[in-house]
Amino acid sequence: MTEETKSIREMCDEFEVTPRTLRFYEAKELLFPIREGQKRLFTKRDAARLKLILRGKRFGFSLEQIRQLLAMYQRGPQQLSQMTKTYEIALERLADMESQRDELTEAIDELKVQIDWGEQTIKELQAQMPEDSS
Amino acid sequence: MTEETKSIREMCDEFEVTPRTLRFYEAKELLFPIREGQKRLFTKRDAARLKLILRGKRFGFSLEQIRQLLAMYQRGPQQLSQMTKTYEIALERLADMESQRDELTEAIDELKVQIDWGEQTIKELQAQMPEDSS
DNA sequence: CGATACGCTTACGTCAACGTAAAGTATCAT
DNA sequence: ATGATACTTTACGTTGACGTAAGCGTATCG
Repeated sequence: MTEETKSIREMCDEFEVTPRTLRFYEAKELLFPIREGQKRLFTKRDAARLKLILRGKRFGFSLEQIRQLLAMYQRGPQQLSQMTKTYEIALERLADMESQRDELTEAIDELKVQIDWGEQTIKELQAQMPEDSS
Repeated sequence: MTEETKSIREMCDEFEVTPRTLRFYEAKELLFPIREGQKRLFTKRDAARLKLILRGKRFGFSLEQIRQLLAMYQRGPQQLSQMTKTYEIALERLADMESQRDELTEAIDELKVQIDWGEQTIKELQAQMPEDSS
């Protein structure tokens, strides 16, 4: 009874996305659900791709980059050169992410200092306020 | 000879932003350059604010959030409650940033695994290719 | 047979932070 | 006076990833 395909709603529930998102991904050629009449039927292959798409998004890839990567995973006459390209894109992304993380870490430290300062200032203001009466 | 005010170009050069950006910030009430005829003259106060704006951006605050924060720095009849609000916003932002950094760190680790796998796959393909002739 | 639910397509709307083009003004040097 | 510069305003364009609404088909339940 566990069908081979899933309806759009089932997919949405499983991956916590909206129908719009799935249709959008199809339009962008990231997914290729088959049709039964008008309705989309998502195969396991689509589910697997969607999983990769969502992971890619967590990695910070754009949908277009993800599309390219997915295109390479599939049948490649020049698998090697494509894999290599994929690999390079991934390396760049990695570098981006690491520098992004470093910046973030720096900003966090700075912000912490600011917050401490604010905390201190608030205490001082509170110490003054009571005399101000109401 | 060091005038009290700076032209838009001087500001742009000093802070590495475009004129459009400064005008945009003025429109958004983040900066308040004075006017000499039509021209904007940026005071030290504007420069100080801009410095804070750019720092805020590094922290990941939106311009609107920054505007609110700046508004609080200024004249506060209820300095305390405003400081406190600022403080709370900053704390939230900090939490955001930290979880963002954690996610990023996680994603980086995952991506590294993927990359290693890709590297391995490429090597395997390279080992096969030579037999394939040209 | 009608209401309700689910799905479809088409297409305009949204958000942020500016970019960019068009057209006008003011100042300076030639 | 005439460009060349620097500055101005107004206002539409851009990017990415969808949201949202209109209008229509189909199927199921009661």
